[in-house]
Amino acid sequence: MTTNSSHDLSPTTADSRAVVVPDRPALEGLEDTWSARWQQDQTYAFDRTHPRAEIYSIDTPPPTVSGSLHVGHVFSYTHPDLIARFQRMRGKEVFYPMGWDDNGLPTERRVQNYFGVRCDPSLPYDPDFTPPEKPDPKKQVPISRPNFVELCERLVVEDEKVFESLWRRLGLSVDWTQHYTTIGPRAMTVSQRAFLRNFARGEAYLQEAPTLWDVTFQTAVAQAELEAREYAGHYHRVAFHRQDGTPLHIETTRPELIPAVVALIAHPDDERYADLFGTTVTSPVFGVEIPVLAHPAAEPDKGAGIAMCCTFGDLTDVQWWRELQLPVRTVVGRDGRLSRETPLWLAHEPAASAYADLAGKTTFSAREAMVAKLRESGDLDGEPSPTMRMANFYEKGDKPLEIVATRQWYIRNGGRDDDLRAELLERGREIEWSPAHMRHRYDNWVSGLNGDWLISRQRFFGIPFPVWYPLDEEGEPDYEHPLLPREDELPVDPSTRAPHGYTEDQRGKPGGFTGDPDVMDTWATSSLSPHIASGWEEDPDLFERVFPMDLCTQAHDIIRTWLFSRVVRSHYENHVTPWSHALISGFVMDPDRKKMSKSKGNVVVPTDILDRFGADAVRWRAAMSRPGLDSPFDESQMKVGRRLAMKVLNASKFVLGLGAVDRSGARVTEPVDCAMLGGLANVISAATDAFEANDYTTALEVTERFFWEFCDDYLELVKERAYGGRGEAAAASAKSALAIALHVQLRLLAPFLPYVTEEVWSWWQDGSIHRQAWPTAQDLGSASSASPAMLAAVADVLTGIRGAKSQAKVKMRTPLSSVRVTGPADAVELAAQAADDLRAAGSVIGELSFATGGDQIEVDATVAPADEGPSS
RNA sequence: GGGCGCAUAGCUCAGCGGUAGAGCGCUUGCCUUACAAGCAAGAUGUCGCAGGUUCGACCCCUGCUGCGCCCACCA
Repeated sequence: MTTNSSHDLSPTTADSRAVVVPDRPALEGLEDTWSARWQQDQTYAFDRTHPRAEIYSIDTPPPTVSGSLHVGHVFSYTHPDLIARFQRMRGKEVFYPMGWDDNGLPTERRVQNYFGVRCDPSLPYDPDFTPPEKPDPKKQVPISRPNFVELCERLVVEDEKVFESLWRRLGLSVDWTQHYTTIGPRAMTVSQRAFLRNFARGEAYLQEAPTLWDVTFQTAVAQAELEAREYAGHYHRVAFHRQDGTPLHIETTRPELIPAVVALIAHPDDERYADLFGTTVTSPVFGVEIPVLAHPAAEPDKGAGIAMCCTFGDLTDVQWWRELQLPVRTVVGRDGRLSRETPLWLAHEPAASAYADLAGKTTFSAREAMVAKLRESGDLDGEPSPTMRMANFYEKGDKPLEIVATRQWYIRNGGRDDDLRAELLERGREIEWSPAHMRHRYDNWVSGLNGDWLISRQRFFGIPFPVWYPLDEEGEPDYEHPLLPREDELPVDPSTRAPHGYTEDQRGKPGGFTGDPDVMDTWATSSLSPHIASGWEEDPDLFERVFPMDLCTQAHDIIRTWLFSRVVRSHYENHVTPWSHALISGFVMDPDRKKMSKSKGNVVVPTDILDRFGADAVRWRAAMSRPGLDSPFDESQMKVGRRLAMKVLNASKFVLGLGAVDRSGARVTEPVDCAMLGGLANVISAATDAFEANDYTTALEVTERFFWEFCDDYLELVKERAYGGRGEAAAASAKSALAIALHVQLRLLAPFLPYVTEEVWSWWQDGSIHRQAWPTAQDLGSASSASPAMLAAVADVLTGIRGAKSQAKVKMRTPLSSVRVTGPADAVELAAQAADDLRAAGSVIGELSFATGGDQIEVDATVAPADEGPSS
């Protein structure tokens, strides 16, 4: 824990410690020095002895460690840190853990590429396996599932080191002792426990149903992972045959599914087909008898107005199949190929031999073969015409999803239950969103759900379902009576452990058992991040103190996934929202306002900008992007942040070099000094209000604006006096005001520029600035109530004097033989009170007069002839 | 098709029912003992378009146009 010996809020006390200011302060090296120091001193360690009311807890997305970070992540992860640092200084004990999402498909893919292997679950474990020295992406070595998982675990450890060092360098004030992963034993236990409870309460269930299926990864995927993309295809006008032999044309983009047709469907009001409803037609090539049915979801103006319903071509087919109680005729398998065996309903000739030419083919080749057959039989009317349509893709995949009937685990999410949906919408209203309109995304998503949340995946590196199934005498699993572990036995891996009442040698045998082979999707685990981080059921004392959390921060793209799924889990388990506030950040776009993505090659690498501009500058830029707004990446803005950091170094050096360390407010007597502090009081108030509302950008803007004016006007105005040019009392007033202003402004800037403010703080203060109290008006003494108007009037005069010199194209220290100030009476009167400071700052050697006139301050200055200047 | 957001200086963005703002960029000047990675001064606008409310609209209301995002959309 950092010592807080200088944590002294009394404005009347001087600091006795020696002031050590470097001759040439620089930003280089600050990140290494201070990030190491923060780590060593445990500056951001969470002290769990505080009661809930004094704690501020933050849920931040666990980044996918097998992915790559771009500048957008850096910005987005800076935002919670700004809030964390503010709240910490406000006196809250901040619980700010970081997690790594190392679970799931992204890691599997990275391991495959990195080591040149692929998982083959049928292989036995090889304890001596070593990955190939030179991975050959075309010849991936098949390895067992346990070997594969070992490699995953090995690689994520390396990846996590890289991520942690980047976050440390960015200055995130995370308590790294609280970190978690989504594959580790803690996450596994929490995921399995939550699942068991969901199952016990009927919130999770196992069901065989048509499922969106990715043929590349051979896994089911959830609605939230879909992406609609344009996909090129062809309309084929195909003839079915009425009983009298006349053709009935339909249009399809997927002729290879003709063997899977279960009905033709038209709209009930469509007169063209009215006389066909209730009759049957036969399918081309296969001659299968197909009913013609009516359903309102058929669109008369789409294609021929009559559609072929297959099991399953799209989600509308699923709807028809369900609502019209049609049979299942599956031809496309999990591998994306047409079944190698001839389906029962095609067992007769000539269907069987026709199907034989399609069997085992990919949908793409089967389509070509089917089109050839249709041409041959004369059932293809005209040529296929090209079309672009939208098709559903798995967001990580590159082939359109198929729909395959499979057995999967689901968690109810309101997609099939209006009451639950309403409850979850209500939870959305309980959250305070920044910006407020982001709640519409949540509402929009929850309202549009069309099914429950599919959480099982047919993959390898994930958290297993803690479930076994008994096998009957034929060796068939009894899915109705799953075998479950006790909570105190978690985590369990059903593939290596036997359920209660069974022994391992009964695995897979009739009368024995089998383990559920699937793993949970990564969102099923990350949906519990508040629980994992907060020690749910493992550390009730901690959980009590930090949950529900105060803040969730994330970008808008994962509202439908991460945000929503956490609300679902917390709703079931704790009957609350997992946090009171959601702070949604925007994206960093490339300069052409396109989304940055690896495939477009427009990604800005974070280490590169950190190297070139420094963490403070990058953080400054992140703070300038307001919640919810996308902003284009522009390097020139990074320079502005760097300039501010440099200015903090130099201005601080100057102030401390004047010997301004005595912060006793009683010595601040000069009106212009009081006015400066009065202005600062307004800044403290505005910055605090903005931060309280999570509006870090406004907090930065008001602070930064004041700081530049402080440097450009106030410092210039009082430096001669502070040097002692007008006696000790006048100098003391300036120096006390400077000391107070520096002390306060560094703290106001500390959340944004943690490195440079810490560096400067160390020049004359003990302890970390990041453990100091957030400034209040009390720091300013009695001057806090002074009006800032006087400094504004004086600054106008100073600007006028500089303008005269600038127009005369002379040096700024060129003496003026006369200066005449005119303006509104009140402003002129205020400015006149600082006549001596103005005289010094403007090198006025002759007359300085003030007169009322006009509606703004005007300065008429005469440059002294060269020989009138000071000779030395 | 449904929802949401945005439109203000060359660029990035604040802003407010009462005379249009900042930073960057640009122009001009200045080696000023905190800072040349600096300082100073200066120029720059039909506040997207059209109506309405109001004494007064960049701001509030309505409509339109353009841009972006989310969702839906595989016959």
